Amino acid sequence: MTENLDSARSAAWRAYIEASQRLYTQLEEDLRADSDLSFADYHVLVLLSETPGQRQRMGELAGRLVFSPSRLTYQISSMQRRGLVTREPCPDDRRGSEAVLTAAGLLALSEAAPHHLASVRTHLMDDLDDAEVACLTRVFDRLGDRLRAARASSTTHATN
Amino acid sequence: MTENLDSARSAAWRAYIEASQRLYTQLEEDLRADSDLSFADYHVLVLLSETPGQRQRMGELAGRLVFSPSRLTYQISSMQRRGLVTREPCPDDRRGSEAVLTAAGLLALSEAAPHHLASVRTHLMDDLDDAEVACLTRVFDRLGDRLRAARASSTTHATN
DNA sequence: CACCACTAGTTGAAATTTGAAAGAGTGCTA
DNA sequence: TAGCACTCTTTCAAATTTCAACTAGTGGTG
Repeated sequence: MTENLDSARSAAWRAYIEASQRLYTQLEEDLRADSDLSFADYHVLVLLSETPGQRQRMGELAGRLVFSPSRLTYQISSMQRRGLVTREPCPDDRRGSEAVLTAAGLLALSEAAPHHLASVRTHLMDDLDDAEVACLTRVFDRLGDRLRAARASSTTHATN
Repeated sequence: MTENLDSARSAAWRAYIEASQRLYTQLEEDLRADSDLSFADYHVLVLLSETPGQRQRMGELAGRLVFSPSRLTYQISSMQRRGLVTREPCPDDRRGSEAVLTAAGLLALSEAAPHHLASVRTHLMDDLDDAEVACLTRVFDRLGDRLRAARASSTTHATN
């Protein structure tokens, strides 16, 4: 439990940390360069565009984006100011509200998407062979599942 | 150039984005839970502890951490306030300064390290088999190299 | 119904991050 | 050696993010 990482894992960890940080930085920069959207903005737009009614509950959105509630509130307010989304009270639950994609938001997404996707391909995907893609998918799917589960259970019973 | 990502790559991308975000969040949380250090703090301490004289030029540090210069200034100031590092003028170049690890910083690192490494293992590494570790290393090493190079050349000649 | 513990989302203040200057110094070139 | 273009780091203000309340509302229970 106080063991080190073996050297292969340690190298993997370092490579991952640095490269993932650089990738994120690069994507943000590219996105900003040709679209007025941040990565978070883009991601919100994508998620909204994919649901029926192009709307999502705040909590749902926060969960998918891995954002804290207050961060999401800020994020949506900012997008609302810029006309990309609208906020509507949730019909079922009067505590809740939902973010709704506007026409302008959809337009912004459709304009940004090709650039952004090209950026993802250029910086990452084009360099990967199919086996590597499969490996990444497998690893990160599992990781996501595990972390999602961990968070859910720690929220639930608070093992402290 | 306006092509989509094929569906395998798209799935990989989504899995990666979500899981990497969750992982980062989880590691920060764990670190904070047993050490008063943020991930950035920890990373700075590691980098400093590895150089002879346990010191680094600001620029060098910023490069390795993938931090903007101003972010690094803030980061180091904060760590200086907490006694983890010291700032010293660079002997060779009077424009520069270097961050130097203090005894307290080293101690903080040594106390935090086992917990943090356990956290990395638990959340990520223990779940990976050797082939996956090798794959991640290969992919992210290449990615890091590529992005580092891209940034260097765009800074150099400004292709705009 | 009245109470209570819990959930959804927002708010406010403080901490951090960004982005555009500014301050200082370096080093080449004339 | 004066001038100039560039580099290293910091500073300042604005934008974002966190963290800890707080407001509303929900869903049992008695």
